[in-house]
Formats: sequence, C-alpha cells, structure tokens
Amino acid sequence: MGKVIVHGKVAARIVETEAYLGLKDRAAHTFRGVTQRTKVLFGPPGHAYVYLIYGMYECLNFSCEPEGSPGCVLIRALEPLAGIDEMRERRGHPKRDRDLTNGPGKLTMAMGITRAHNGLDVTHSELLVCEPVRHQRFEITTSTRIGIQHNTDWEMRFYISGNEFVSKG
DNA sequence: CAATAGATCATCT
DNA sequence: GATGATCTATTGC
Repeated sequence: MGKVIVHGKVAARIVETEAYLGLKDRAAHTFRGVTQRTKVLFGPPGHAYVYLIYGMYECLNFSCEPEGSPGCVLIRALEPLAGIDEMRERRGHPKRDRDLTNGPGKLTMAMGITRAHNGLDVTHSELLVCEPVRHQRFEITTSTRIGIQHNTDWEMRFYISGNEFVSKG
C-alpha cells in the first residue's frame, strides 16, 4: 500500500488491495494447485500475475510469498500520479478522473498493462513497483473482499481511508 | 443513486 | 461446456 507502479510514462500509487492465500483460500486461483495459468504465483515473490477475467478485462496481481507458496495480492485501485493524459486516452476519456483507475479492470487499461506483462519481475523490468518519492501519511481500512463466491467473510481487502480513487465495492 | 442486463473468452472440468 | 478476483449502459426512482 502507498507504493508506486510505473509503466512507461505512466505512474500511479497503490490505494486498494486484496490478499489471496494460496492453498488455504478457496477464493484464490491457486487453491487447486499449479496450473498453466497460475504457475507464476508458485514462483518467487515480486512478480506480476496478469489474467483475463470475464472475457474482456485484465487484473493485476503481485506474487508475495517464497517460491512454492502461492500467496498473492490483487491490485484493485490506483491514484494516478503521472501520464494522466495517456490514461484518459486509453480509458476513452471518462468524465471524472477517478474513473481512470478505481477498479481492477480499469487500472490495467489505464496503465496499459496486459497479459504480455504476466511473469515479469517488478523490480527489474518495464513494469516496476517503487517506493514513492514523497511519502504521505495514511490510514488503512479493512473490509471483506469483492466479487468472489468463497470465504466472503474474510476481511482481506485493504484501502487507504478516505481516498477518492478507491473502488466502490 | 440503486438495480439489472449484457458483453465475451481463456481456463479448467 | 460452464464459469468468473469486471465494467458499462440503461432503466427506474
């Protein structure tokens, strides 16, 4: 939370995430073990997992646990920092800037992230996760996760309290 | 503002 | 062959 994702001229701050607990979590893609799609999550931490959902949107995750342990974090919302015109272009010029990145499918579109970025090391590639240049103080609110059918009572959604770019849910 | 319908396809059974 | 970690447009207050 609060870190910055950079892709080309576009950068944005992470303001909303959800955790998925590998083998213990029925809602996680990795619950049933390794498959062609989820194998990157069984690899080392700090790698991007990008997949297609509902036939038309991409979602961005980062692997978080050591090799062999498939825990990951879904990025649900970002606060645009740089390259905002480019984001507006890719999103089809929405009325409000908050609609650029306030959802997992929207932010990948705004950032230009696709399945081509699946498996990249986000410390050494065209897709980077960095410390922010200016740290801002923030508080984190937790809630249940969104859009899933299992473990719906687990409070594993986290967002920056009061941030305008957090998704509706 | 809230509820609903429809788009659309890679992945897994 | 069914499904899903979503979004948009449209309808009805």
